[in-house]
Amino acid sequence: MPRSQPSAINPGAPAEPAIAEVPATPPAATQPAAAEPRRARQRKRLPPEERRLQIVQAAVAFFAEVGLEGRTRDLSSRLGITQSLLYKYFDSKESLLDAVFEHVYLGRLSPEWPALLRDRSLPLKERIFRFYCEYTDAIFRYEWLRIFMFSGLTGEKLNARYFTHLQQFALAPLMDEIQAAAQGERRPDMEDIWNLHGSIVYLGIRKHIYQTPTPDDVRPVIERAIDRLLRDFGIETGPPMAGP
Amino acid sequence: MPRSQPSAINPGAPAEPAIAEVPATPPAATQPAAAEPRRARQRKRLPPEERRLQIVQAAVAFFAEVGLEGRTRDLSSRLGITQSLLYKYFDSKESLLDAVFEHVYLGRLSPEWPALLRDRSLPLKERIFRFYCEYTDAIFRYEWLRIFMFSGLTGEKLNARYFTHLQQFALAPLMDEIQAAAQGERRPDMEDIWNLHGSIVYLGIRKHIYQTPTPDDVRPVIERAIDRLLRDFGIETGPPMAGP
DNA sequence: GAACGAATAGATCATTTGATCACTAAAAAG
DNA sequence: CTTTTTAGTGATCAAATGATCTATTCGTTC
Repeated sequence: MPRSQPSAINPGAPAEPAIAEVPATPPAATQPAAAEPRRARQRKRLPPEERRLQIVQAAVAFFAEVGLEGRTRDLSSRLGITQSLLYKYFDSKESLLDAVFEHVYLGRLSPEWPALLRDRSLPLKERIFRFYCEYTDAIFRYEWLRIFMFSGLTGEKLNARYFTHLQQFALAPLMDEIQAAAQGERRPDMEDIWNLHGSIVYLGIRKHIYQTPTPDDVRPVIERAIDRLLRDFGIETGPPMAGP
Repeated sequence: MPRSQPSAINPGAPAEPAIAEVPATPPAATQPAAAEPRRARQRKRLPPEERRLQIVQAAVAFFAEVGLEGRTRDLSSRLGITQSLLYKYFDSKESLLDAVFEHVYLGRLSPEWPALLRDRSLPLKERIFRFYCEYTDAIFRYEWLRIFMFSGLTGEKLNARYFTHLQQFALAPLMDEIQAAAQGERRPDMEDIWNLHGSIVYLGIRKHIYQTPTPDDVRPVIERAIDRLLRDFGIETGPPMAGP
């Protein structure tokens, strides 16, 4: 079974990675117009730091699309560079993948979320709503969701690390606050929180993993999910707030 | 990067595929005790149909664990057969994978669910609860969830087919019935149904994809999720029913 | 016990793929 | 302009991998 071209594997994937620096020079091998003397690939010499970043960004988009087993040759040809150049910047494919994990991981969890969630000067519903708006802004990305899923399936450490942080920075405060505000006799437990979380995250999974239609604006859906949970514990939710 | 052994990729994966017919004969290459004259693999002659089924079952477990790019040599060594024998039963790895998809797909969706969900002689909550108990019994399986996720990520047709059926056999009836029973002014839409569905399915994802701890018995969690949705639309839910 | 054919052993092929290396040329320094 | 530096190239290696083929072995059936 000859491996199919990556572009064929996932036709629905977003166009090209947004790498501003590269003037999309297609690899010379692509259609050297019959008579034309195959023009050599224009060699572009970049400062190492810049090139390295460019490679990592492209690698994020690439591995998100085709999976972690994507071939280094395909990645390099997307970048318009030679495969061997990759090895000037990374010792091995594995270390490139580590850089990819690092890159998608960084900045994904805001350190301000615990404070936001615990800020009792705001209504609980508003805090949770704002948190999930920011959260989904951060993770409902093609690259992030798919790399996270790929790495989850192959048991990469990325996921365990992420869940630990998520628990600490978001889910734990979330549960504390809902517990403190709960009115009825049943107290929320962590599974109630996971239930809310899952119902929201599943929106992203539908969109970026299964590539199924989802609402353009997820905020009203998120708001309703929050309302449902809060009301279940007798907490006032107030009027709808999903404006612009 | 030499490919790591499949057993090393996913140490948390369930032990061995349940293949009753194979007397777990480890591949001869594994530890032929120093002095011992390498004993020939015990040859087992099976009727073609049986062998084919055995291969497919093992392939399901195998690809679920290591991904669809798993190597045929590893699969065959798990089965205790030669790699070339696989090609006596399947033209190519691709056709083997097709058989795998077929196998995991079959019997996953019960044709009786629409009738169950629409049976108004039962309380709505009970219908939904029974449906999701059966549904999660069917799909909260290591093999199914992972193969479904792998094939979703690579854009396999399996997923589209499955979602079409799911919509038709379960989600559409579900929405109809909840709409019919709804009391408040807001009518449920499909996103409300997806919300319930996602919150439940996410339990399986946490367990089998991310391999994170989840409750042993998911039924109480499912019941609460259903209650929340129904109450949100003013529908009576009655006392808890999550017994044995 | 003879015939059939499932299964093995294992060599082998053509590609693919991660990785290496000696050389080349673009940019910067003098 | 010349020299120096090093980013980038193209050829190539070794191992892996899907697939094929031959000769042989042995369990089943008649």
